[in-house]
Amino acid sequence: MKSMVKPQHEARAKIIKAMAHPSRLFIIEELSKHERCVGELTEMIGADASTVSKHLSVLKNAGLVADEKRGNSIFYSLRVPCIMQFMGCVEDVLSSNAKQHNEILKCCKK
Amino acid sequence: MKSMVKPQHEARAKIIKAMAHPSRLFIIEELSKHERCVGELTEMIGADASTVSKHLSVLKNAGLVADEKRGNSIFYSLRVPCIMQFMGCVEDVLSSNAKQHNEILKCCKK
DNA sequence: TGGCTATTTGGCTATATTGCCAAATACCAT
DNA sequence: ATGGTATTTGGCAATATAGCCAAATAGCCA
Repeated sequence: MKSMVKPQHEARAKIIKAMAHPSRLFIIEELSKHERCVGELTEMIGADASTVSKHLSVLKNAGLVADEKRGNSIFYSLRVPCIMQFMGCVEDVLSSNAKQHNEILKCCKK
Repeated sequence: MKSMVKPQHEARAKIIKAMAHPSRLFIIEELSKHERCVGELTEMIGADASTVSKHLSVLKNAGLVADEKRGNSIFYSLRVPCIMQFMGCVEDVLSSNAKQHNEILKCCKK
């Protein structure tokens, strides 16, 4: 049978891959509260400005953030607020993993 | 200032990274309907069985799927149904990107 | 204009991911 | 035990990603 992995899955994977980095998740979270310029995010993340700039361009390419030049700075904002709702689900996974991990420990101690 | 990218962001990124591949998204979608064994998924994806097995182990390591041996096969199932709700949000991003892309085309044609 | 600040780009190295093949393992049935 | 089916593991080559530095660019302001 021909592969059932469609262009749709590729497109979705690109979006999700853009989110799949600690600094980029931080940026998404931060922008969900506030718009921010590159300098502010760089300060908060504590990496080289060029690194942060590249993370932002990944997010922008994926269509997750928008940028707007104002005065001397470029302000980034989150284009898709629904992303943050997803974090609740990710936390569910994490706590479910932690629970399972504990059960394994308990079982071994016996 | 110290970095505000916390272990929490690393943990979340690991989960999200596990989702960030076309074949793995397909598997997640498929398992959200059905439990499936490796052979079935391999047939549907059309890649080497070892490749699919590795994708499944990525998903399992992230805590996204569970496996259960039954008879001669190992059946995988989705542990966290809320993931599928997120796909709606991803589709929003995609259609919003498409819309924006059209506007750019329209503007250039003028 | 010339200097300043903010941001991006290019180049490079280190590291991670992907996917195939071949081989190992697990386990069911004869 | 032996053969057969299902799945995983190890190894390898190709590709992609991350992060730093240095340099380029953009635009404000004196």
